[in-house]
Amino acid sequence: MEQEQDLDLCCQEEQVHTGALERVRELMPRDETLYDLAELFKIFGDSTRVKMLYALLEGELCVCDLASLMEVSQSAVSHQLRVLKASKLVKFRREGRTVYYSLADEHVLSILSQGMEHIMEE
Amino acid sequence: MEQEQDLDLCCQEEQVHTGALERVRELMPRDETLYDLAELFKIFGDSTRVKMLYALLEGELCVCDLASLMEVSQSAVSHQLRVLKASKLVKFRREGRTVYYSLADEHVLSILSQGMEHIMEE
DNA sequence: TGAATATATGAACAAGTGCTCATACGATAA
DNA sequence: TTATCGTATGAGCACTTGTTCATATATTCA
Repeated sequence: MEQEQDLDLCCQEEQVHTGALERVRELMPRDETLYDLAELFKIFGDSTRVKMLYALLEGELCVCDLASLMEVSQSAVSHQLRVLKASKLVKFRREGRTVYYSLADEHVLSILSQGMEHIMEE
Repeated sequence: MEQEQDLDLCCQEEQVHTGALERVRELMPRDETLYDLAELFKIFGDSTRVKMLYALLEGELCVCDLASLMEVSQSAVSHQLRVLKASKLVKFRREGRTVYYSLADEHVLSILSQGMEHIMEE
């Protein structure tokens, strides 16, 4: 009870922002959605995975190709591909004993590009 | 030596993809850039921070407002704001003892939107 | 000055993450 | 079948991360 009150009151005496708070509360996506969104960005938040996604922008590559590019073990790449698959960021096709991975859709490029723009300025 | 060879050779006998690999190597951003990019996405990869950024899309809010919205402690919000500041995703202005935070630029919206598009389909 | 309020920060800890190592699986060829 | 190659997976571990708690800093007001 007390906690809930503390959460609703802003800075105890100043109710100045309660209007803004209500508006924000209405416009914000559901908690579950925001959680999923964070989960997605978490995937992009690892340099090995970002590197893999960038490599796949040029076209499909097999696990061994990726391992070579990343300069990490085949096992590590395989583990990360599993993560990327689970998030539907990559898809794959099997050809003999080789498995080729490629980007699942064009959102990957969009997201990478927007991020790149931010870090590039200044 | 042997390791380096293993890294350059793809799947031992199949040199089929070496052409593709060289092309990818040329077109890929520098390792340092990819690392910075991952660091940026790491910021978005936490539900508390994503929620904070979404809230700030509507306009500036003080620390206490944000704590109220996030339903976490003021201390936690303050720690996260520090992270967001360091990445130049938010800026702030002081008014008396209150500090108002707002988004640093429009890239935040772009990045959030692209991510949202991805999780929304299917 | 001293009290109160808003925010910031350091330490500590539980939970999560990405790697390596060993091994298993799946497909091909002898 | 057996051997080999490409890939996948489970266990274990070092490292990171986000929170809480306590406290410090900064601003206002009496």
